[in-house]
Amino acid sequence: MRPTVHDIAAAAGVSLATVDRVLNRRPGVRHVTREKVETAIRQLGYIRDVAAANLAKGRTYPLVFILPASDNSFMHGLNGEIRQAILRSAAERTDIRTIEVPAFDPAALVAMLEELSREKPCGVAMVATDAPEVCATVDKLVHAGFPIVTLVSDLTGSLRHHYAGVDNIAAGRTAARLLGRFLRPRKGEIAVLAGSMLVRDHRERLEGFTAVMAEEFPDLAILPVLEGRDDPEIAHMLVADALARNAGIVGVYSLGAGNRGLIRALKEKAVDRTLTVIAHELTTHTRAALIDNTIDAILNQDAGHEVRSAIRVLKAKADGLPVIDAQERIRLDIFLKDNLP
Amino acid sequence: MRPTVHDIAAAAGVSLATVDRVLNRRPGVRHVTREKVETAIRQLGYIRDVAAANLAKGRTYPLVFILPASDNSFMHGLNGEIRQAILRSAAERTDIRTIEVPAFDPAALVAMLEELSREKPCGVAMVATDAPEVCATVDKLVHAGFPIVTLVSDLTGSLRHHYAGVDNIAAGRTAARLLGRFLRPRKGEIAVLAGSMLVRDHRERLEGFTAVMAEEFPDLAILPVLEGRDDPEIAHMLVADALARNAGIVGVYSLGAGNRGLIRALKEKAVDRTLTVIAHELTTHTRAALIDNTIDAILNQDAGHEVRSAIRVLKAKADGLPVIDAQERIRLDIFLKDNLP
DNA sequence: GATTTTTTGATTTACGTACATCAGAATTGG
DNA sequence: CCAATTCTGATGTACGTAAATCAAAAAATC
Repeated sequence: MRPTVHDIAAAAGVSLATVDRVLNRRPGVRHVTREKVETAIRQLGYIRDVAAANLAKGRTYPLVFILPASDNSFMHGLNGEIRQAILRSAAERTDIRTIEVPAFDPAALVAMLEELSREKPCGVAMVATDAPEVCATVDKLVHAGFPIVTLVSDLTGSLRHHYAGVDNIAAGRTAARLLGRFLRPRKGEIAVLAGSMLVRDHRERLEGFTAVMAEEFPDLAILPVLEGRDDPEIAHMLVADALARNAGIVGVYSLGAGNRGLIRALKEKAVDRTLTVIAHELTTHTRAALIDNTIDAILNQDAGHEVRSAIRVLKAKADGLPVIDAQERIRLDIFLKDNLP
Repeated sequence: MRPTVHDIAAAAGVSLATVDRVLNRRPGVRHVTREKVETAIRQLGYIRDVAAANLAKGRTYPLVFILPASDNSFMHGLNGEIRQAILRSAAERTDIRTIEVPAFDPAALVAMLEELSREKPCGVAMVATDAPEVCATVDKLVHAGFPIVTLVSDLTGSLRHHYAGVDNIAAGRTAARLLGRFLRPRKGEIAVLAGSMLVRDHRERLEGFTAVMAEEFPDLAILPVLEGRDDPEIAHMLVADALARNAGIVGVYSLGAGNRGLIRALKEKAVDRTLTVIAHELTTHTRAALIDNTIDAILNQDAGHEVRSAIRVLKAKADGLPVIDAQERIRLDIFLKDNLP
């Protein structure tokens, strides 16, 4: 049988109350006594029963998700996954709230974080906007004891406890290798459609993509990046225009959202050409396009996994428990038409 | 605040004892009274606090993992992951045991299942050997109320509650498309190295592979399957021999274990040739081969995820709780050298 | 040595559920 | 209507921990 607090008390020759004081870091225990108790804990291999403790404490985990107010499929999906998590919150003792802040607006994000720090959530998950002031605020909150995880987009250099998202540089590199290998031995030009170069994840994908393209596929030239602002209409216009004026395009890498517009442009302008296309994020549109061969591969991050992972990590951090790193690693999904879920 | 059994009792106008009898399906409650209680439960949205219930019951989850006694990297890895899970068992109230049975031996597996059914584990996870008698035994146990999940290799047509493994047909199809696209427009022959055609997962991978090859890449011919029995030595011999006598081989698909031998053969015999190689299972050997370009892509199933998923599902089934399907779906990982973990 | 302060012990209640017991009520059969 | 049976209520204990209270002991201060 697992040892309990009673066993510790008996083994250390102290009372239950003293064990409790040691376990919960309450004052009023002499140093030597504390050591006696800690020795007993180690010797018996005592592990606190978190379920019983939470029951006794009546603990709940008030968590906050901060999301950008962007209107694209991915963010909608993310929101949906959070709503699913809220439905499970009764069973998981969580109390989840989402807050929207203007996208790409560091000041608004900082203000929201400051405001949140006054009420005391036991954890914050945020889609980070990459700016020094955000970083500074996050560091401040972490020092003050708030568990914070970044979601989808990281805040490198900050002290956030965890990042629940994919490695975007690796994603870009993978896209490049897939596209390069699929196209070989053809020569030609590659169109890249991004949302905005102001967003860290897009910048990182592009960085990884261009690096591998340059190293390994010199026969393929990357055209200037088209910034579609994650908007289907703009994406459509930009891609249609690029295809119309440049007959040398053999491949397309879409590293942001707004793929609906991309797909429309491909179907209008590229019927007779054999373009190889790689896009990010599995949505109903990209899925259909993958199946009808308009798109050749989709790179995806599973929003559901990201949300569940963020919650698990925040709860663990709040309780001071370890996390299983391998479990919390968000993998880059590569979908061909054959392995769609 | 969440409603408790007390609230239910008050709302239904009955005593705590009666609510308890309803909740735990104990006898001694008239039909009308039972309905009153169930209505109250629904109206208040009562959800049983599983943590408190488990505490009161002193519940633990005795789980059994049945594994084939095969000596390959993948099974070693799987075993390691189970050991990791055993280390966590104190915190998760599990009591996990592994049992080895001779590989590919339906009779032994059936005997073990029969034996297990006498002691009463609250769940069984098994790497299934695909045979009618195994299927029948599993169905019998499921009917008797044992939660059973298959691990890595499924038992289609059986009543097992869940399969914690990848879709192997999809895996084979994906391998074919990757290989086909990487090789295009070359023509030539494809060598396929399998473990044994007696194992369902290998058969399924081959089935998916040949299907897509035939449909989409008619310029690539599949050579007769080499059965390496998941043994590095045999694999080495078979592949070395095939490469030596057939200069038309342009690609290799290794769908089983024993990749150490394959890699050695490739390095010896194919230095001057540009072979495209796709293999299954990420191990130290395949990882190194991917990095040094001996292998072009690795398809993988994450044993850690499979084990953790099996445990979650078994616990949920034992408690009659729902599982999050999307969370428990084991994905096919595709690794290029750029997205290695 | 008396007083104050700090440390410790003993005890109790609580969290939400499970489970057992026993008495009393309602229902059924004769 | 009485007896036998089937329900239901009331109550208590338990699970492992948290947290509070108050008394007692030990240590530190003067």
